[in-house]
Amino acid sequence: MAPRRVDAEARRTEILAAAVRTFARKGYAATRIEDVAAEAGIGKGSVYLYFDSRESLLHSAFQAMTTASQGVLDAAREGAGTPLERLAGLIRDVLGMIASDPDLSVVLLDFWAAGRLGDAPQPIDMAQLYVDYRAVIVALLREAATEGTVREDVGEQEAMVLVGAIEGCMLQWVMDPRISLPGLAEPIVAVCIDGLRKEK
Amino acid sequence: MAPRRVDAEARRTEILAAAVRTFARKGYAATRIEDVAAEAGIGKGSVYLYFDSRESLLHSAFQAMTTASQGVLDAAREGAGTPLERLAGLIRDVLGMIASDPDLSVVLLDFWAAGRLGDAPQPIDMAQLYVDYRAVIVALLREAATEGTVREDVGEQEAMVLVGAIEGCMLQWVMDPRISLPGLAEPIVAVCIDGLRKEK
Amino acid sequence: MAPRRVDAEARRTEILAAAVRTFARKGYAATRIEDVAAEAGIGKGSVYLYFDSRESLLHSAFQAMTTASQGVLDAAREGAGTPLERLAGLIRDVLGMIASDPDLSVVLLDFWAAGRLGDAPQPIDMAQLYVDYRAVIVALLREAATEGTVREDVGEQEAMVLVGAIEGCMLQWVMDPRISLPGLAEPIVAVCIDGLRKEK
Amino acid sequence: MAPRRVDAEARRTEILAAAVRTFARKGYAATRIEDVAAEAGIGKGSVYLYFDSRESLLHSAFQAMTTASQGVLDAAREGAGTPLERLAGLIRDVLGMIASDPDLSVVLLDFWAAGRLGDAPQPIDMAQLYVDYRAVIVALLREAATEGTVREDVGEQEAMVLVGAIEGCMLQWVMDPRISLPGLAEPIVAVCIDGLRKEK
DNA sequence: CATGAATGAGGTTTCATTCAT
DNA sequence: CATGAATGAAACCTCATTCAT
Repeated sequence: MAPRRVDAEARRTEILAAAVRTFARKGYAATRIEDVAAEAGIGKGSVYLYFDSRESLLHSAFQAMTTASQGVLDAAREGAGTPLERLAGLIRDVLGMIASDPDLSVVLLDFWAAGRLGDAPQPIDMAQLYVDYRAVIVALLREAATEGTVREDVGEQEAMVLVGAIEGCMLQWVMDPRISLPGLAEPIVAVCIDGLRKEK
Repeated sequence: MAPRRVDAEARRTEILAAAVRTFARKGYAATRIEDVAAEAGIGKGSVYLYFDSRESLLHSAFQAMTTASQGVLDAAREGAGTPLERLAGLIRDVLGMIASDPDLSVVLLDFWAAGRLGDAPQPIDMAQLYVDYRAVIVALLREAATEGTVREDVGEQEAMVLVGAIEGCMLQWVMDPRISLPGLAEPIVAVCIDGLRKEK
Repeated sequence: MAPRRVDAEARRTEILAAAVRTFARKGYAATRIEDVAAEAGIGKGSVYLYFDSRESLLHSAFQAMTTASQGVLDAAREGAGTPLERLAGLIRDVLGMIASDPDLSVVLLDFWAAGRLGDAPQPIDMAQLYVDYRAVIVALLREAATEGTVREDVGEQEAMVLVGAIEGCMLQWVMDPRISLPGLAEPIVAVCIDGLRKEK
Repeated sequence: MAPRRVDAEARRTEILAAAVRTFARKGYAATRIEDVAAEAGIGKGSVYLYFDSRESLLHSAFQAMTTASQGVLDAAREGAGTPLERLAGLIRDVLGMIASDPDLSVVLLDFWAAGRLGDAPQPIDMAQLYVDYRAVIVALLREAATEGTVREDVGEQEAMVLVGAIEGCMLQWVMDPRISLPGLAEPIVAVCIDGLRKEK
C-alpha cells in the first residue's frame, strides 16, 4: 500500500511547477487546466488527482510563495549585524528570492488580481503578507532608532515605503524583464536607507 | 446632431464609470457584461453600442488612467520650483490622483494581470507607462544632480526605486484600504528624497 | 418592457414538454440538455434561460404530474355519488389521466428512481403523493363502511392495496405499452371493490 | 483449482452484494464503481476482474432478482392446495422474498428506470418478468374458475390487477419503509381474492 | 490476482456577443 | 437607439475503464 509516497509528493510538485510556468506565460485567467496538463506532460484528468480545482493550483502556488517569503522574513528577524545591515540584507534576500523563481513572481500579478475575492475558503491573502513584511521592517527600524542610526520617528509608514519600493521594483521588473532585479537591491538600499541627498 | 454627440459621449462615459465601479468591486475576471449594464442602469445589449467588447471596457479604463497619469507627468515636466520640489510635487500629485478615484486604482490590479497578454490589438501597456514615469523622474534627478542637490550618479535605477515606492505604496493601500494613501506622500518624500538616516 | 409575459410562459411550457418527451424516450439518466434543446428546436443555452439545471427539468415535470394528480384527488373528495362509486370514479380518472399523457407517466420511472435522493432543495417526493392518495381512499372506504357497503375494518392497508393496484397496473403498462391502460379500470374496480369470488 | 473456483465465485457474490447495498443507498445513477469497491473492501480495479462494466453490475443484480422470482413462481406452479390457496401463497411468498432482501428490492426502482433502454446486449427485461408472473397467476385463476371458486371470466386482466397490487404495494413500501411489507400480504389476499364487499 | 494512478470522452453550465423587434 | 432572448463555443470537472506494477 502507498507504494511510493515520495512519488506522489513529487508528482504534485511537478504539476504545481507546470502550473506556475503556465500561469506565468499566459496568465491565470487564460490558463486552462488542459494547458497545465500539457505543460506537465500528463492527461487533463490527472491534474485532479493532485489538486481539487483550478483555483487550488493558484492557491498552492501562493502558499509556495508565502513559505519562501516567511523564510526570508525569519532570516531577517534572526540575523546578525546592525539593524540597518539586517534591513539591507532583507532587501537583498527578497529580491534574490524573487529573481530565483521568476515564474512564481510573475504569477504575483494574478495573486494580486485574484486575492481580493474572498469567496474561497482559504483566500489569497496578500494583505497579510504585507502586514508581516512591515512588522519585521518596523521592528528593525525601531531597533535602529534606539541605536540612534535612524530618525526617532520612524514607524509603520516608513516600513510601507520600504515594502513599496521592493514590491514596486519587482512590479517594474515583471513588466519589463530586461531590468536586472538583483541589481536593484543596492539602489533601494542606497535611496531608502542611505538617502538620496548628497552627504553634507 | 451636436447635442446628440454630447449625449453619446456622456453615455459612453457613464458606462465606463459603471464598468470601473464594477471591476473594482468584483474584479475584471468575475465581472459580466450584464453586471456592468445593471450598474449603469441600461440593457445588456446597449453596452455594445458604445464598446466593442468586454475587453475594450478594460482597455478604455486603462486609457483613462493613462490620460490622467500623463496629465500629472506633464505638470511635473512643466512645473516651477527646484527639481526636488517638483519631484516631491509629482509624488504628491500621483498619490492624490490615485486617491481621488479609488475604483480606478483598484482596477490597476487587473491592468497588471491583463497587461501581459499581448494578444489584443491594443494591449494594456503598463510597461510603457512606467517608462514614461521613469523618464520624467530621471530628468528631474539629473537636473538636481546638476544643481548639486543630489548625488552625481543618480539615474535610471534611482528612478525605478521612486516609481517602485509610489506603486508599491499604492499596492499596499489597495490590498488594505485602511491605509491613508495621501498620508503616504510625505513618508515617501522623506524616505526617498530626504533620506532615512539621521542628519549628521 | 416584458413585451410578452405570455410568450415566456409558453416557451417554458414548450421546453418542459420537450423535456418530458425526451425523458420518456431515452430515460432521464441518458437525456442530455442538448437532447432536450434539440427536441424543443432551440439552442442548448436557451434551456437555461427557463430552467436552472437539468435536474430542475425533472422536478418541474414532477410538479406537473403532482398538480394533475391533485386535481383528480380533489374531484374524488368533492364528487357526488356513493363512496364506492366515487372510489371507482377515482380509479377511472387516475388511469384516464395517466393514459392522456403517456410520456409524463413513463417519466414516473425516473421520478421513482430519482425521488429517493433527498439532496435537492425540493426533492421529488413521491411518498407524499401516495400519502395523499391513501388519505382520500381511506376516507372513502371509511364512509362506505359507515354506510355498511364494505367491511367494518377497512383502513390504511386496504388503501395501500388499492393505490398499489393502480400504480402497479400503470407500471405494467409502462413496461408493455400494448396493454390498454384505461381498459384496466374496470378490472381493478371489479377485483378490488366487487371482489374476485363468485357471488354466492 | 477447485477451491479457487469457489473463491472466485464467492468473491463475485460479495462484490455483487456490495453493489446492491450501494445501489440501494445511493441509487444506481449516483453510485460510482469506487463506491462499490469501497463497500466491498477491495480495490477499484478488482471489480473489473469479476464484472465487465458498471452496467453489468446492475444487470447481475437484476438476474439475481429474476432468479429469486422464478423460484417463487415455480413454487406456486408446483405447490399443493387449492388454486386460491396457492395464489395466496404466491402473494405471501413474493412479499416475503422482497422483505428478506430489502436492498435488492429498493434497486427495483433502478431496474425500472434502466429497463427501458434496450441498447444493452442483455437488457433488463422487467416486462418479461411480469409476463411470467401473469402467466402463473392466470393459470391459477383459470384453474380456480374451473373449480367454480372464482368468476368464469377471469383472465389476463385480473392477473394484471393482482401483479399490480403486489408491485404497487412494494413500491409504496420502498418509498416509505415505515410500512410493514409482509403485513400487506393478508390485505392483498383479503381485498383481491376475498373481496372488499361485506359478506352477504 | 489485486491495485490504483492515469486517461480522456462526455456532460453541465456559463456568458460574450448578436440581432430581431 | 435600446433591448434582452437566443446562441453555442468553451471550460470545468467527473468517472468508467485500462493497464503497468
